[in-house]
Amino acid sequence: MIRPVLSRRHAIADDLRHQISAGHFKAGERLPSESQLAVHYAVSTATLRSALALLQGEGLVEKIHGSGNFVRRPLRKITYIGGGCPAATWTAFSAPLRMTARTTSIEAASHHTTLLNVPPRSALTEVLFTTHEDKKPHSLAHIYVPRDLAPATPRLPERIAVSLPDLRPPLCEVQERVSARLPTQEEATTLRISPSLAVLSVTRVSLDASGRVVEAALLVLPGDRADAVFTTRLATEERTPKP
Amino acid sequence: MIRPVLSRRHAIADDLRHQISAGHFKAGERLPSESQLAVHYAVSTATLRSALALLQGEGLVEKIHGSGNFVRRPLRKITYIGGGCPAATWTAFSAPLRMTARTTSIEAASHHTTLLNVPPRSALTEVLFTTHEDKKPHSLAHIYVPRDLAPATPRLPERIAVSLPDLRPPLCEVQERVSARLPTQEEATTLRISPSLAVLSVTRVSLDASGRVVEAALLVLPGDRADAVFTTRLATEERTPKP
DNA sequence: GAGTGGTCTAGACCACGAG
DNA sequence: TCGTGGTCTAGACCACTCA
Repeated sequence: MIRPVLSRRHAIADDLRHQISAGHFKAGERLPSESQLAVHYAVSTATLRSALALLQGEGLVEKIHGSGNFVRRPLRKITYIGGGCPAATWTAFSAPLRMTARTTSIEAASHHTTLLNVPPRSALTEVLFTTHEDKKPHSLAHIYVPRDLAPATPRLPERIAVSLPDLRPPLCEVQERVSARLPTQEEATTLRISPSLAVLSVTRVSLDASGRVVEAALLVLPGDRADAVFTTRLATEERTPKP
Repeated sequence: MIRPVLSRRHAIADDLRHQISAGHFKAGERLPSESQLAVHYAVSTATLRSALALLQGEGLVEKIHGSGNFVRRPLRKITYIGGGCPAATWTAFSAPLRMTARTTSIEAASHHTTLLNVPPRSALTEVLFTTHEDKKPHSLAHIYVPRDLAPATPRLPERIAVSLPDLRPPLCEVQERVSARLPTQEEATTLRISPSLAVLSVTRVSLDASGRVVEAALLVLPGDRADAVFTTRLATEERTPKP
């Protein structure tokens, strides 16, 4: 843990971090412009921008092109609850979130066939979810369901993810694959996050008792505000159960 | 998905990406120096470096200070198996990995007390794991166990994570919290990854039947080669009605 | 010591956002 | 239109690696 000399940009980032946490710059407030800050710290704009890039990566500062750099509001924590309980999955989000859904009918492309284990070009229903808090995007979800399992209504209610379990055979197994990566450019703009802010990517595949894939979900959660939690209760039947 | 004009650095990154995937630059090979590439693409070194930064973030290129930029070998995939089966957790790693462990005795600091639910300054055993493939670091793990549950031997065998379950009361519940973030500077240097490559951070807490925390593990896995998989089998006899 | 990447400068011009 | 951030230049000097 050796930090013998601090590079300029780290020193500046540290100073801004402290000023933010000390309240000299308040949440939602605009920082001085990059050129002003560059003058203040007596560095070039390029150096100052690389310092701000560090704070962006930490999710402390949000850049808006043409407007300025803003201190982010304290983040409302999102917790994704794993383990295949669809009702609980989203209720863990802190309450006043808006959710929008857009439903389209598609034919299975190659990555769908491997994910859902369906023939190529078979009929799928795709639902694109976005959750918002105060008009700010919070998370993204692509959900794919075989067409015969999804209601035929062209516009599904927003509660599709919750209502679906009632319409199909009971789920038997849920597999969730979690990875960390940087967002694609599309995801970064949709979620309004920095391209250097890591996202949590969850690929969830749900199987019914016959082993058929009844739903595949691709979720993208910004890493600065989202965790995924998986709780496993282990069968203790091998040992003598307690009274 | 609008990409009307490609910025220079994106165009250069795309070109290098294609050259790498086409085999013009082979795995493990050194790229031309940054100044040579800058001349070749007729851009300044700063612009060229920002192009390389994109490839680093994708894990395609590894920079080594003083040596050059290297095409990464195709990555051996690491899969972290969740769900609290400690034996399976690490056997899922592809075979020929070396694992080193360093054991120390510490007193619980504030973040340990909340994690392990133990009194401040209580005795803990800390194990620092690193896994290697060909001398290259692969993953990091900090494991904390209450001292009275860990064998008193000052130097534990490497198999501590596997052997521990046999020595203590059977596990009852495992909670795993997964998040995505950029690595700390320390993690980046230890894992020899770019500071802009996202890591998967897993905090695993294991409880025994009495609810006592018998182990807390903090795992750090590079996002370009590691996934975490959680498989849940749902009890089909129980159709939980929704509130 | 030669060559590499790491940091930084002092500008320039372009693209976006709001009034 | 004007101020903002986005991109880029053509250098400079420092730190690291390796022969």
